[in-house]
Amino acid sequence: MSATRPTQIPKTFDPHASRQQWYDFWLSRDLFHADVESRKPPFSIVIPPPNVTGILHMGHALNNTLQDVLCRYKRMDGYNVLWMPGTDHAGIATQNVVEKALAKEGLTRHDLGREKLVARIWQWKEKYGNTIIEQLKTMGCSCDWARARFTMDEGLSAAVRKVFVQLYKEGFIYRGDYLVNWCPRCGTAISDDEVDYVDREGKLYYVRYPGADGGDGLIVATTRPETMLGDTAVAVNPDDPRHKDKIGTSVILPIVNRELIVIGDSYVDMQFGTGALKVTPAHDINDFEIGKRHRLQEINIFTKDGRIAEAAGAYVGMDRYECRKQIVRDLDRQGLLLKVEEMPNRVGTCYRCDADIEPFLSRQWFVRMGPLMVEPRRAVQDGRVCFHPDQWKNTYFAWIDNLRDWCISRQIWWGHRIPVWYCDACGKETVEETDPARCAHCGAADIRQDEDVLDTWFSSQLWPFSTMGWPNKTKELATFYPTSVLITAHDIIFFWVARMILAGLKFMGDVPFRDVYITALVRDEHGRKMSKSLGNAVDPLEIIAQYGVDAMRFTLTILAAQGRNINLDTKRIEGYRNYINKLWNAYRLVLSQVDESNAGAIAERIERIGHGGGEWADRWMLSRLQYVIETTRAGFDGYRFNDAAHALYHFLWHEYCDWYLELLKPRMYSPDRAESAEALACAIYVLRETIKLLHPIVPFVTEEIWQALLQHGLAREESIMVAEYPRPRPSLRDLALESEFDDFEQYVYAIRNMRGEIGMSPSETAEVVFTGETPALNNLFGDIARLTRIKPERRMIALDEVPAASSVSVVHGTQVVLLWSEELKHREIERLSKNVEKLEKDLARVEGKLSNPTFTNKAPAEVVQKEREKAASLRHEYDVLKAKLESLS
RNA sequence: GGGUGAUUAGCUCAGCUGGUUAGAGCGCCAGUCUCACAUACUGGAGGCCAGUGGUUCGAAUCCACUAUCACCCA
Repeated sequence: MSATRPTQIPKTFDPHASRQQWYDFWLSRDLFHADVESRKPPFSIVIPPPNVTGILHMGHALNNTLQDVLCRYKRMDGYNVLWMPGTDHAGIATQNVVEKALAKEGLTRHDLGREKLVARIWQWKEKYGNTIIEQLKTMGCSCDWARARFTMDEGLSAAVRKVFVQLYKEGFIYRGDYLVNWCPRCGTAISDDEVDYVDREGKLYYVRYPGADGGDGLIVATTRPETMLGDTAVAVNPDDPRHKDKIGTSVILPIVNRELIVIGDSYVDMQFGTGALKVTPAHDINDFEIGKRHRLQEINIFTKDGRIAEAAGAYVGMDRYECRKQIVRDLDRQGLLLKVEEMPNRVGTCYRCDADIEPFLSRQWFVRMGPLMVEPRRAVQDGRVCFHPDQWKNTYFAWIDNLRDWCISRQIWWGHRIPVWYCDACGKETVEETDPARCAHCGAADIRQDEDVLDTWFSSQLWPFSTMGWPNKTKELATFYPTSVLITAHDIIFFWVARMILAGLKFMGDVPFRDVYITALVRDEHGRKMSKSLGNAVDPLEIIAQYGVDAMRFTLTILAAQGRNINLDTKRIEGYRNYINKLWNAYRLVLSQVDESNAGAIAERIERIGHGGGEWADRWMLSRLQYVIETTRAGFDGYRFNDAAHALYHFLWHEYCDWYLELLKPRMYSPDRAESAEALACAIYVLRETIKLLHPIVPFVTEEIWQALLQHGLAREESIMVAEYPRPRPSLRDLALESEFDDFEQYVYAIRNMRGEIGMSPSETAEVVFTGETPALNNLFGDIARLTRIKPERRMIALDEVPAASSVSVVHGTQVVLLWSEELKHREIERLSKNVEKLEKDLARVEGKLSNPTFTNKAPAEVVQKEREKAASLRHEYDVLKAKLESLS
């Protein structure tokens, strides 16, 4: 890079040029790499692995920005940081993608067969599976890419095997015929957590089941008439006077003409429908349980793709919803359909593909969760794992307390195949970590492996340690496990967070992370969920193209309050783009004054900063710098990212730029080389500390500025990434000086306000006189005069000398008097009236408080004292302005 | 039906353990191309902190209820 000449620094920051350049630079210096031999204290985060099919959305952007903020902060702060990246194989989703591609060629997975399909998915993964990783790089994420893992890597697959086998041998894994959530479109079972419930307009059908004895029988109400093909009983509540005498009798199932027994079961809700419930044990979870209690037959009427199975006679092969229509027509024709009511109901849908879930009786593998979740519950209860915000632990507990066993088998081919082999000879199962050649029980060679694969979450629950090489005892594990914090959204507390805690405790003997920071969900500017169908999704890559990465990252960070939602208004991104540009221009101003002739002198003076001396503005700025250092650190340390970002926003723009740089200009432009070097040294020092503070949030612009400083010998480390994160220097904090600065500000505000309100031209040099002095006025009058464009002579007058043709404000108990040359009485009366009115209100409140004896008796003395001072000051200001107002009118 | 959370300026949001004259950004009004920045500068307007009660000397902040909205679970 050639030396940048000051005049060549562009007026606006170009985020696109700098992005690739600095990211490549960091990679080339290996700055994201975590060193297991390091003696620094460890800090580690595992990334919530995005799906290989994933593309970056705002949720990822938020979540990974915050992870990167913490990682970069901790790295600069002297930690040995590991940010472990990777992706998960997303069994169903990925297979879906490839199957869709096959369908375009007119093929199904069965045409290819298992091996070829899996090979094809691997091909797809190699080609497209890195998309989201590349996008994370675009965002600036400082993951240790050399360690990137995939849930189907060899090592991670071995970990899955080991865990399955151990859980199986300990009796936590079992196989059985149960009703599971079946997705007919994906052709597989899914777990309870993978079902989304949506409200639908539905109908309630009243159907007569005639008595077997030729009597009226019973009328049942159902939302799913097609399932009657699988009815094996009708149930009534034994306490129901209308129906209890029917218990033990039989009715005839219409259409099928099967005889059904009427049973009594207290599950039946007497209020619902007619109080008579058709029981379909193979297709409804509650019916299934009733069926178990009454030993009812289970008739499966559906095929795996949601059509009517052979068991169901005449309707074979029909789609389930077609069948419903047909059955309703047939019932109606036979006069057995008595009534149809509108009834909203909830339908379970597949969270991967949105198809309606079918409760389906099938043979599946399960994990016995109850005993396994005892310890994970305790770990959160006793604070070994802390949620931030804390309330999320309630969600976690609620899930644990209502837990059912976890269905882990999936009827797909992409994933970790279940390591169970069946032997036809002896009928027993062999379960081994390494593929067995023979049956472990009878030695027969003719064994076949289970066809199913494991739920993807079964492997991602191991992520915090499988990525670090478990089950081997690696240095990574020794150094970085347990990880420091997990950052994720609340929607996967069940899927993932809870199960990682389980797996960590069970297999590593310790929790997988100390803290869990739950991010808010990113929504559109009106709080609606971002979705493709609504068309309100904001694409992070488009944002980056339009405003730059840093602007997006800063926006997300400053919006990341500890809440549930972030409503993202793109106007705000624009605002923070402007902030980045403000920083850029501060750099541009300051660096434009540096060249070969003074760089050395400045660098030397920077070294001496804080060792006494310095102009008052410098000392004030250094004092404020200490405050922002403390606030920023406290924000990051407490997961209050918005506080940190806000403190930096305010400091840089409103303290450094608005006040400090404005105050500095005369000295900075001074022909006296020593004076200008002194001023620039402090300006550059503060800028340098500020970009260090900002770097975790906006890495690119800060590196760009850092490199420019480096070129001038004004910084040391080769990259801002490895510079030390600023620590507060308490000796530089000067509260007395800050308070004097407040007074100074008040003079400036008062004069500017009068000028503005009475409509004095900005270019006019006004005259201001004072009726009393304060240290600020004494010491800083020159600066006050310059910043308010008034005559630079300080003139005191007695109270009775205040001329009529003037505006008056009160600062620190004395009058600031702005003289007019033209007639501005009207404007001044208007201004004063407004102020007097407000003062009246404030005074009334404060004096009311003080006149209340219980307040003065009971409130702490300092509070009362403060109110007294406030009252006195308001009273004085009021008196002055009121008098002035009267004299004018 | 059960649970959780929200309700603060026109909009989007901060406001931790009760003591503020209730803040920010955007938007709005008025003015300024002042030699870093018009992606800027200066000044200004705008809020009964959802409602009702309670605790307290004191409540946007704590408690109860009501209303509206959102999410999670059945």
